[in-house]
Amino acid sequence: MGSASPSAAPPGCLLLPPDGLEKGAAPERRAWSPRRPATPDQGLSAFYLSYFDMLYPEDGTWAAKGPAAGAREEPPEEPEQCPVIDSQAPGGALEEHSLEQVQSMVVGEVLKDIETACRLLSITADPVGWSPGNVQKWLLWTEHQYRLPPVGRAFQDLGGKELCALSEEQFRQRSPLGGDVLHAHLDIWKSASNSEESWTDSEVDSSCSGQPIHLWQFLKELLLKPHSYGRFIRWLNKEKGIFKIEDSAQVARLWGIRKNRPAMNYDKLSRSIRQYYKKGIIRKPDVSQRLVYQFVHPI
DNA sequence: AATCAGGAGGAAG
DNA sequence: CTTCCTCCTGATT
Repeated sequence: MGSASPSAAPPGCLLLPPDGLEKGAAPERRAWSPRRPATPDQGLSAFYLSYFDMLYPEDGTWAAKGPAAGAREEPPEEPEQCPVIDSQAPGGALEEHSLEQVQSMVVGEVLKDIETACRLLSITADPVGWSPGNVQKWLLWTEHQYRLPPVGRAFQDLGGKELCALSEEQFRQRSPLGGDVLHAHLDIWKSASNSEESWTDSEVDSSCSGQPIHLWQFLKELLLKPHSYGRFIRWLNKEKGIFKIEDSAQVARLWGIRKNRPAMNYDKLSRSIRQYYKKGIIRKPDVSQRLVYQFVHPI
């Protein structure tokens, strides 16, 4: 992808809504101010920065990794036992890195996040190939992840090809509040899927077009991405496989999206987890705590 | 009030 | 067949 000219986007006004965590609140349409620059360039770099903004508070690993950390390795992240992630990091350290560094880091994270989303949703990376059902999954997932106002049926029965053919204006027509953001997200997916070689279809297809994902796999996938899902579920002790569900309603919603089960809730999800007791996949830790479980075979 | 434990039946692969 | 969804009763926190 072309290296965008270093346009200075003010760090404060990015695309992401502020980190308002309303617990269990229904996704009503809230007052959400749709402001964003009009030009695509600006939109994209602002978007990457918004990603960065989202990643930054969760863990400080990028700072230790150094500038050339775009690799796809798995750094031994979070050495602590019980990291507290609810704390907001002070947003001051951004100026120490050049915009190029930040962008390459963030682009790498974006690619990994898209890859993860493909696994979690069981869809391919290339939006053009999506079925209408895939499109709905992607919409639900994206609006949930970024707390966009729900689009409802505005994109019903659209396949990936038609979705990609829509202009930003058409997105905004169908979803006045969040359509532009959705369009920007789709742009990232489109450019990501035809840019790099490493993961077009072979890698993703082999891992995601297989069997239906199991709940324990799904939970592990969420746990692997603390940047994105750490607010909902996180490790208490990664070595021992102990994790805590911080927001049961949200985890259940994500699982419901994945399984096309809109009525999913934590009551039912936890019942499925309990089935793992007998199978020796998940158990309660020695000191039982609410919403805390443990993988029997941590890795 | 939310979470936990587990029986039961059925849907879907 | 297995895994999970759904609904349930009752206990625990």
